[in-house]
Amino acid sequence: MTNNAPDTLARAVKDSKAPAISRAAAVLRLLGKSESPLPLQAIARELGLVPSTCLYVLRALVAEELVSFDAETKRYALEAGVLTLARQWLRRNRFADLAQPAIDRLAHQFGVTVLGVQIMGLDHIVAVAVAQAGGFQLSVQVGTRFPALISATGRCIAAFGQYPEAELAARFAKLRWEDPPTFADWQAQVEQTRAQGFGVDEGNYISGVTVLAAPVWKARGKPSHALVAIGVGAALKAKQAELEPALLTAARALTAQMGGEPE
Amino acid sequence: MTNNAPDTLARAVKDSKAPAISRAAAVLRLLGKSESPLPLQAIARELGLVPSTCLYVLRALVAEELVSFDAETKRYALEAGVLTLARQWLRRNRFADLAQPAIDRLAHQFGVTVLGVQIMGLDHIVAVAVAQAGGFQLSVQVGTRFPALISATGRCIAAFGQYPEAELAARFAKLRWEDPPTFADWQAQVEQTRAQGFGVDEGNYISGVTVLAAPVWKARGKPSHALVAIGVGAALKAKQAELEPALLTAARALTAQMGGEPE
DNA sequence: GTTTGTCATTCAATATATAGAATATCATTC
DNA sequence: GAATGATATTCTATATATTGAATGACAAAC
Repeated sequence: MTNNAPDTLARAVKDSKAPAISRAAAVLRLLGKSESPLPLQAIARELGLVPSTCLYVLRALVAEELVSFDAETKRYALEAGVLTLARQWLRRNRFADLAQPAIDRLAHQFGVTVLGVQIMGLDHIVAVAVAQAGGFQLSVQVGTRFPALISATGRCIAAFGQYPEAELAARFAKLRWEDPPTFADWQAQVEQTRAQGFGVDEGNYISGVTVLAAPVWKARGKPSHALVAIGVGAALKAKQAELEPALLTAARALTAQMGGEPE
Repeated sequence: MTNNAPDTLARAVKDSKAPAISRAAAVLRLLGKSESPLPLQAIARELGLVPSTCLYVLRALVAEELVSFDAETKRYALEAGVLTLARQWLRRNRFADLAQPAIDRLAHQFGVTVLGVQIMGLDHIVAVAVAQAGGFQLSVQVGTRFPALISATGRCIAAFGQYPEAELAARFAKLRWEDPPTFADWQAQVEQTRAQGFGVDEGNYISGVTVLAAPVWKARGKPSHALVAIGVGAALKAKQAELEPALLTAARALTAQMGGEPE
């Protein structure tokens, strides 16, 4: 796997008037990805930073309790300060609060995992609320990121996001599916998503797993969020015909509560 | 209430080699505290930043998806990026993982709320794992911060933290309790905490609420974490004699699992 | 419809954060 | 136990982030 962090970071640093912040964010993301605490050199090398600069960034982050430093091993890791920020975000997030009861109900009623996700442009989506039914389920945690155009939510974003086709095609080409659809197939499914108001992924993203997604608007224009139901193949199939309208209805109710409207 | 954010920020900015990062962290904390999205001026004023600098900081944070910007209203708020970081922190946090089963069991068995907290020096503690029993309970969320020396955990930190008394006295003076103990009383309770290995707060922090806390070490020296049980007065009293040794045993087991040892 | 005030944003001079070399520290190897 | 290599850290000149003033945008008041 090639590492493009240095390039994207270099660009962000270049046209920012506060490059230290881009560097800090890159460090946080790197430490987040890492399986274990990292020494200065590894961080600097990975991100293409000068070690001394990287040291100053790390020291500032340690002072803010966003990064921990083990003086024994001279290694850096994420610190609990990020938790506090996340809690504050969740506390004031209207969508997460409104979506939770709805997705709890759906998860319980249909025995599937249901997510409330936030759409971050064409790049990715973030799970901001999760409900798991009992039994064997795919486990997803709040804060997890997925590529924007993957799976059922991707078809919604393509269908309702008003993006130019060239942009979609370029992004589509980079996706990793277990069982990839052709671009033509995918476009047809996007068209169907537009017609029926929700997206379906039948085992493309993960083999044997069906994903449904219905868009939610918090304003006019592109959808801001989505409700996503994830079920293991056979078990879901039986209830899919019922789940589809239930998910769509819940998403529409949320759109209304958020004060938004489609299109 | 006086606002000391500008002063502490000014100091952090001054002796840092990456002041933009201190400013960014202060902005994130301010947005986290705020009940609603804030405009540029309000942020700059509150933190004592010049508006143009503040604008550049905000733009960098927006680019990193740590802050959201509403182009309509020109207001800034926390964005979902902080969630992703928090999830990554939780994923690799040994204490949170190890503590969860233990606190779940205690919460269920004794019908109380049980927390795993991380001790951030003498300043504050952060709840990193939470277990609630059914019924009426005090609700605490992961990521919540409390002053270090307050309540039962505070007595543990004072008892086992090896801090100079002058420092403790100064910090103690600033605490807000519903029913404050005198410093002398508190010192006696700290002494008792040292003797029995766990701390008790009988309605000082919150009237009618009993809090127990037992320290956990991940290394030699000061305790790094604690297990905290929170119960509403009368209901807890009946089981307190059983809960105390159970909490202490769980904390000792965790210390062993974390590879630490009391000093 | 003009004026006034407030806010966001751009701009240009300068204080300073950063890059790269130099130094210090610490294992590891011979 | 000296030498080597790798790392963290300090130091200093310079490219640049920051500042404070100027401009632009917009709403409220008259």
